[in-house]
Amino acid sequence: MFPDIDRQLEMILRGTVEVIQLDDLKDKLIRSREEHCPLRVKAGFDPTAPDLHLGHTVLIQKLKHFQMLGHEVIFLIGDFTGMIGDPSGVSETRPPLTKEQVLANAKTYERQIFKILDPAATRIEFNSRWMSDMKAEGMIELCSHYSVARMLERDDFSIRYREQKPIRIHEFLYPLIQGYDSVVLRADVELGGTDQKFNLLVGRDLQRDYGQRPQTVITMPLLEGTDGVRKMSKSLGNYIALEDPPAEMFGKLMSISDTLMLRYYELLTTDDLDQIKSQHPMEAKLALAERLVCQYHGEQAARQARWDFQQRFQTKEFPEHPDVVVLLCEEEFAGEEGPKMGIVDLIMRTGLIPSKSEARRLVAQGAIWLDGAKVSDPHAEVTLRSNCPHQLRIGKRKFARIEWRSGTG
RNA sequence: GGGCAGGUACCCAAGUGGACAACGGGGGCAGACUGUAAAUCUGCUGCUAUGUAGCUUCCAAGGUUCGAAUCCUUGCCUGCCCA
Repeated sequence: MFPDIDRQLEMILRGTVEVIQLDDLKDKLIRSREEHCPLRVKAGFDPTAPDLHLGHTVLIQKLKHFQMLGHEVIFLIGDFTGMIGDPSGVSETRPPLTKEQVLANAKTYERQIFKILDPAATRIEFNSRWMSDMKAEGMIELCSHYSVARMLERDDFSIRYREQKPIRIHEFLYPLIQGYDSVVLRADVELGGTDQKFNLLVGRDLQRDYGQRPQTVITMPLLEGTDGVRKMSKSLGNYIALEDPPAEMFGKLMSISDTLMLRYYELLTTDDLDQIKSQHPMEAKLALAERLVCQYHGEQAARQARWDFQQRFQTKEFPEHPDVVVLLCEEEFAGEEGPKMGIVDLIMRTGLIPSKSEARRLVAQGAIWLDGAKVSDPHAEVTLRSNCPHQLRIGKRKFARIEWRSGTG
C-alpha cells in the first residue's frame, strides 16, 4: 500500500527546512506502513486571503507529496483563528467573517488547491467547527495547558515584551487554538512555513499534555516574491497569484532573476536542479513559466502564453492579440476637417494610460511608437486612414490596435 | 483619569507662516544596456493646460492671516509613560 520508507522520506524531505523529530517521523511512517493506516497530515490557512499565490503552493505541494504517498491530507481553514490574526506586532482583532463569507472563501480555496491536490482524497476542515461552540470554561481549560513563560519564548512576544511594547492577551490564544486544532484532529504531522515554527511546536506540547503522541513538525521555506528578496505576499505586491491570467503569470515569471528561478524550481517543481543549471537560463525560465501556467490554466493556455510572449518580446513583433482594439468612427471628428487626432488623445483612447499628463510624459520619453515609428512630439497630429488599422505601442509592453471606420457605410 | 509624542503623496520620511505639488529613500513607469532577464546607468513620478499658468492635495471641520502642510480651536485616530 505505501512505498518503502526511504522512498517516502526522500519525497517528504525535499525542500524542507526542518523536521522535528526526524526519527519520530520515520517511526510513524514505519508504523503506518505496517498497520496500513495513513498518517494525518495537516496544514492551516488563513481564511481572509483567499487568493492563493505561488508562495502558498510550497506548502500545498508538500501536502500533495504526502497525498501521493497515500496519507490523509487535511486542509485546515482557520476561520476561527482568523478573527484573531496571527500575532505580528501590528496585529488587530479582525471582525469575524460571516458564514457566507467563510463558505465563499472556502469555495475559492477549493477551486485553487484542487489544481494541485486530489479532491477525492483531501479533507477540508474549518476550526470554527469545534471552536465556535467552545464556552469560556473550555477556553480556560485550554489555557491551563500552557504557561506564560513558554508563551514568551516566542520570538515576536519576547522582543515586544523586552521592548515594552504591547502584547494583547488574545494574541496568546492564536498559538493555543492552532495547537488545539492538532489535538482535535489528532494530527500526526503538521506543515507550516518557517515563521510558523512556534505555533507548530505549541501543537506538539498541547498534544503531549492531552495524552496524545506529539505531531511531527515540518517547516518549509518562505518563497521569495518576484523581487527576489522579501517573502511573497499580497500586501507587498510581489506575488504571482494562482488565478493571475495566463499571460500575466507567464510575464511575471519571465522577469524574475536567474537566481530566483532556481529557487522556484527547487520549491515548486520536482526537477533535478543540476540538469536545470546546465540549460540556458532563458530556456529554463521559459520552461518554468510554461510549466506553471500549464498547471493552473491548462496546456493550451500555457502554449498560447508562451507563443504570445515570444512574439511580443523576443521577436518584437506587434502581437496578434493586442491589449485593446480601439474603434473610432466619424462622429469622433465632428467639426474637424478629417480623421485627425493628437497623439496624446489617441493614447488616451486606449484606456491603458491613467491621465493625459502621464501620456504626455510617455511621448516625451520616447515610449510611443505608431506603426513602427517613434512619436516623440506631444503635439503631433495623427492622420488616420480607414480600412488599415494602426499599430500603437506604448512602452515595452502595451499594445493597441486603432481602427477607423468612416461612418458613411 | 493624568502626562507626552504623533497623524504629510502608493509606502517610509523631511518640512514647522511665503521661493511647497512639497527634500530624500523605497516602489512604480520610461529610456539605454540585455536573454521582455536580473544588476547597472539616466529621466519621470497629483491633475488640466503647456514656454513662465490654473486647479485639487499634507487626518477632519472650523478659525487667525494678504498668505498656512506649517499658528489657534474642536473633533477623530495611533503609540508611549504615570495612575
